[in-house]
Amino acid sequence: MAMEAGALPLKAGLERCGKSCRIRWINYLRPDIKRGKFSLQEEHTIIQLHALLGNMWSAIATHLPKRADNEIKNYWNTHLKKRLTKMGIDPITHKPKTDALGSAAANPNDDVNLSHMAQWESARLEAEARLVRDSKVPILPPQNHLAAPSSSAPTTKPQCLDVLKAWQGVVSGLFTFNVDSIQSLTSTLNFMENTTLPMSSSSVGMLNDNFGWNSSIPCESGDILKVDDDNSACEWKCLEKP
DNA sequence: AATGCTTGCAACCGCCTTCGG
DNA sequence: TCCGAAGGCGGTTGCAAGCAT
Repeated sequence: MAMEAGALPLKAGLERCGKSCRIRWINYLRPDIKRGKFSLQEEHTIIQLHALLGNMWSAIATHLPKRADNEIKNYWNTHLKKRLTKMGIDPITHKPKTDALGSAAANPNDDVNLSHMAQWESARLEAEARLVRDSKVPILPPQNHLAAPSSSAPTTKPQCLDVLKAWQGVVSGLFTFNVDSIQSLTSTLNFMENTTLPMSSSSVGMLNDNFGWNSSIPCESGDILKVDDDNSACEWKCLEKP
């Protein structure tokens, strides 16, 4: 791939600019590209990553190695966005639309629920900003902020987590805790420090129903990610598979 | 059969970043 | 350090195909 993009169209006899050729290659001609219908697993992954990363299609595409970011973007805009809307979920914020909560309108906890959602969204946005900031380095399991920093120490644990799994752990770990205990739960993730994320049981149910999030996340290496709550910190561990 | 509308997707556009001279 | 070219990315558009009337 040493050929300049500008020279390629000339050599190929094309009336396209190099940039256009590059896009065509990346999105369509690349031999390792997977085309056709998205699997349920892929849809699931896209939805979760979109909730985490927003419209960062290239970042999302890195978790679906055989899919082009453009294709994912198109699929989101033409299929998944509509589906979420139909489910009563705002495809931008991934929060339930107000009218979707209408059935619980008489519930006195509604204000609390909305407040919780706002907190959740705030934390998500912070996470996005942090991810963008740290995008140059591998995303590792969050460290306990009470532990001494070990930036120079080599990582001995297998790098079994990617951003999706890490985030799944945060979300599902929170959602599957007893609601009362969640009140005091604080993540050790820097972006979530001092941010409590209480969720109503109805929200938990809705999200789990829609996305199938669980508290134990199997890692690619076979390890399991678990979230612990010691009332002051949420510790992440990559446990050896039993 | 003709027309208009909807859908899906490839390609383009514009902006920002990176790279090399 | 500056500057132009190229790369990278997300948003948007254009158009062909399918569908409804």
